[in-house]
Order: sequence, then C-alpha cells, then structure tokens
Amino acid sequence: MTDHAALPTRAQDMFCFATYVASHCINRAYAPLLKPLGLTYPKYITLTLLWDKDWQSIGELASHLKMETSTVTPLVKRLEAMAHVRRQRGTQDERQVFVHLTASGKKLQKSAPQITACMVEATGLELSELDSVVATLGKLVKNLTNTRNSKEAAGDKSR
Amino acid sequence: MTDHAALPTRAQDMFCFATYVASHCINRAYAPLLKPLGLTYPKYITLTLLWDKDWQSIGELASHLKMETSTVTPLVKRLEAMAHVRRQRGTQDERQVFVHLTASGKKLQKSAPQITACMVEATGLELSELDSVVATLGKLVKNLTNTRNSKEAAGDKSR
DNA sequence: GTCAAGTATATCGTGCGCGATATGAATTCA
DNA sequence: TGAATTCATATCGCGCACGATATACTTGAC
Repeated sequence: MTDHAALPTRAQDMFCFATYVASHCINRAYAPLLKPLGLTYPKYITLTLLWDKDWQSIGELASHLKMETSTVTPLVKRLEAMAHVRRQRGTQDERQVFVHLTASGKKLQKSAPQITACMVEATGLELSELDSVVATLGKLVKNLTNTRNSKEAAGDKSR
Repeated sequence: MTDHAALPTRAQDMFCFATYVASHCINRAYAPLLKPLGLTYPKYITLTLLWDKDWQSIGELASHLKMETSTVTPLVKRLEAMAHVRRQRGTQDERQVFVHLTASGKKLQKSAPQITACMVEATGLELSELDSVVATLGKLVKNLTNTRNSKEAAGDKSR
C-alpha cells in the first residue's frame, strides 16, 4: 500500500488486465453451454446480433462487434458452412454482402434465454453489479473508439 | 414480472458482450503504445507479472493469467526469442521451467508508467470507476474459476 | 465515356488461446 | 525396487483477431 502512486503498477490492479482475464474466463464458461449447439462464443454473439436484426451487411456486423471485416468475413463463412446463415450480394450495391438467418439459425434462438440465465448465475453477481459493469465498459469502449478516429473526424484547429 | 424477464436478450445489454468488446478495444488501444517497444499486449502483461516477481514458472504465470500452459509456453518462447526473458529448467524439479528477465526485459519496465497513464487517460473514466470495474470483474473471475475447479478447491489444500 | 478516388469485402501472414494429446520427471505405493 | 500414477511442460490442430494488401464495385470530375 503505497500512497504516492495513484496509478497502479501491478497487473492485478489494472482494469486492462481485469478485462483481459475476465474476457477469457467468460469465453471458457460459455464453451460447455455452446458446445451442444456446435457454437463458439463469437459465432453465438454474431447470431445474437442477427436475432435482434436480420439481414445485416458484413460491415454492419463488424461495426456492432467493434471488429475488423477481416475477422467477420471468415466468421460468417463458418456460420454459413453450418447452414445457420446465408450470404447474399446486395442488388443495389454489389460490393455489400448481406447476411441473413436460415431456419436452423433462427431455431437456435430458443436456447438463448437458458444460456443467459446460466451465465448470470455462474458469475455469482447481482444484476445491478453486472449492469454497472456494462455501463462503465460501454463508456470506455465509446471513448477508446472515439479517440482512435478523432484525428480525422474532429477538427484539429486547437493547436 | 418474473426474474427471467429481468435478464437481457440483446447482445448490447449483456455483460459478456460488453467485456468481449471492451477487451478487444483495450488491446487495440495498447497496440500503438507497445509497437515502438516491439511488444504485444499478452507479451507486455507477461513482462508486467515478471517485473512484480522475477523467476516464475510457466505454471505460475499461467495461473496468474488464468490461461493454459499451452498458451503461455509459446508466448514465453517468443519473449525469449526477443531476448527479454530466459527459460531455465528447475534444478530441484526438472519438470518445471522458470522464466526470468534479462537486462533488456528489465529495461522495458521504465516505459510502463507512461503507458499506464496513457491508457487511463484514453478511457476517459474516473479512477473510481475503473477501480469499481476491477473489483466486480475480479469477483466474477473468482466465481467462474471456482465453479470450474470446485472439486479440487474443496479439500486439496488440507493435505 | 474515361480516369481517379473512395468504398465494401476478401485474402494473407502472424500472434494468440484453447482442448486434446504426448513426453518425461517426480511421487506413490505395492 | 519397480510399476502405476500424477504432475509440468510441450506439441498439434483449429478458431479467432488484427494489419496490410488485393479486388471489385461505385461515385465523382472532366
């Protein structure tokens, strides 16, 4: 306990480390729940986005996931190989590829509430605590993504 | 209103999704700060653990990172290839491999405070908010790892 | 129409991260 | 002592995730 350092130096005290570790632990906790469905967490979360809104483009999905299209493209292809989604070139703009659910992809949604309940239960945390984490991390993500693109987007007049 | 109705269904509202996305955003934010040092975030966090305590075994590092040794082994080998650490078989127990810092590995520690400050700044969050996230995710990780290894955790220490 | 610039997705190489499996050392026990 | 078991690490195959680059399509200037 040193009082002169406001910023932590040990990995254990850093929010980055905590998020990094938690992310992998959550992934591992999901694995046994998703395995019976033949899904991984990235595949599952992509389906979740499509359950919320079907027919999204690769770019749209990547934007929600905060990921590069170079990650989403093969991910969607694997989902297509499992026949859960289908890819279709846009008619208006042929550069775009729209992803939509098949019957089997829609069917998986029925398993979601059970899986969510399982995960919340496994954390051993109150819903209020989880909500708080979601809110704070949401702000963090917003700020990190904003600062990345601020050079081009925002005016650089102030210097 | 049942308890079930209180659980979110949209990906955007789930703590898993929030943690997943935040983890990758943090990784991306670190990249430009670590690139001048030739490091990635997993390499950096491993060095951080060694700065806190030098001469740790592969298993010890894996335990702190909450990762499999199959992940840590090649990670440490890459750090060794960069001459930041050296691996050495244990003399007492020759199954173990101890990792220790070289001069160049120790030297990198000087960059850490600046990097930490940069990251905290980039989040745009108060230290109290970050501390809160660390605390809650810490409990989450503890609970998730406990349920996985509940058998061993029960009465192994008493021997 | 044609050329230039911009956009959406795809491809490639590298670095994680995991489970399953292998190898060799240490420990237990018959 | 020697066989069986346990343990620490290593290896392998697969699935992400990224940046850099390529390709095909669209838009705008002329």
